[in-house]
Formats: sequence, structure tokens, C-alpha cells
Amino acid sequence: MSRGTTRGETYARIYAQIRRIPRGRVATYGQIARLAGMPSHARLVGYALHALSDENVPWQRVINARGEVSPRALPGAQGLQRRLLEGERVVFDHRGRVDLQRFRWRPRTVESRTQRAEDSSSG
DNA sequence: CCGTTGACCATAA
DNA sequence: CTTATGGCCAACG
Repeated sequence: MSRGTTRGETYARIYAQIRRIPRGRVATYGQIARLAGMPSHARLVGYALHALSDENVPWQRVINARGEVSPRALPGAQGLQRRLLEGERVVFDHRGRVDLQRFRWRPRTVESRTQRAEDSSSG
């Protein structure tokens, strides 16, 4: 045990977060990494998804920080991902981008309560 | 144990 | 908008 990680534990951890993404929402690689407790390891999320096979993971809901479906080696994979998302009511621009402000998954966190919405709003 | 591969992100110029 | 750079880890042969 050179490392405290069991084989596949890290990936499983990432998959677990992706499974939390509700239908019709998307998350970024960095976001998943953060939720999995590995900030700055956005790439690792991509690696985990690359290694994905028969897991019951909604991989299509993970896109890059630009709101685009990340380019992949396999042709057609991007189109597939897009179609799967559109099937969930996710809308793409004419540029092939998703409005993250609108479709980004925002898990409720006890720490994130309040924040904005406090100020502004004349009411 | 080493080298290679791989679906990223933020910042600077 | 593009180009370049630093960050950083797991799985496989």
C-alpha cells in the first residue's frame, strides 16, 4: 500500500459524485473534482471517465468549464453526449455550448447557504 | 519500477 | 479570440 487509496477507490469516489448530478443538469470536471474533495484535480475526473466502462454513471452530464462537450478521441462520442443531454432538456447554443449559469448543477451545501442574495435585492 | 497515456482548469500575454 | 505554462494523479504494459 504505497498510497492510502485502494485500487479504483479514487475513481469510484469520482463516479459517486457524478451519480449525484440530477437529470437535466450538468457539472464541470472541476466541479466534480471539488465535490470529490480533490480540488485542482479536474483532470483526474477526465481520466476516471475515460476509464469508465459499464458503471451506472451519467457521464454525459459532465462537461468542461466552458460549457462545451469536451473533444474526445472516439468520433461520434461528442454527438452522443450532446444528444443524451438534449434528451434531458439541456439546451445547446448554436456554438455548441451550454449556458452553465442556467444548467449547472448546484448542490445544496450547508456552508453555501446565504452568500449572495443577501445583498442586492431591494427587498 | 518506468514511461506513456489521458473526457481539464486558471492565469498571463 | 489564440498560444503558452504550471498544476497533478491513476491505470496499464
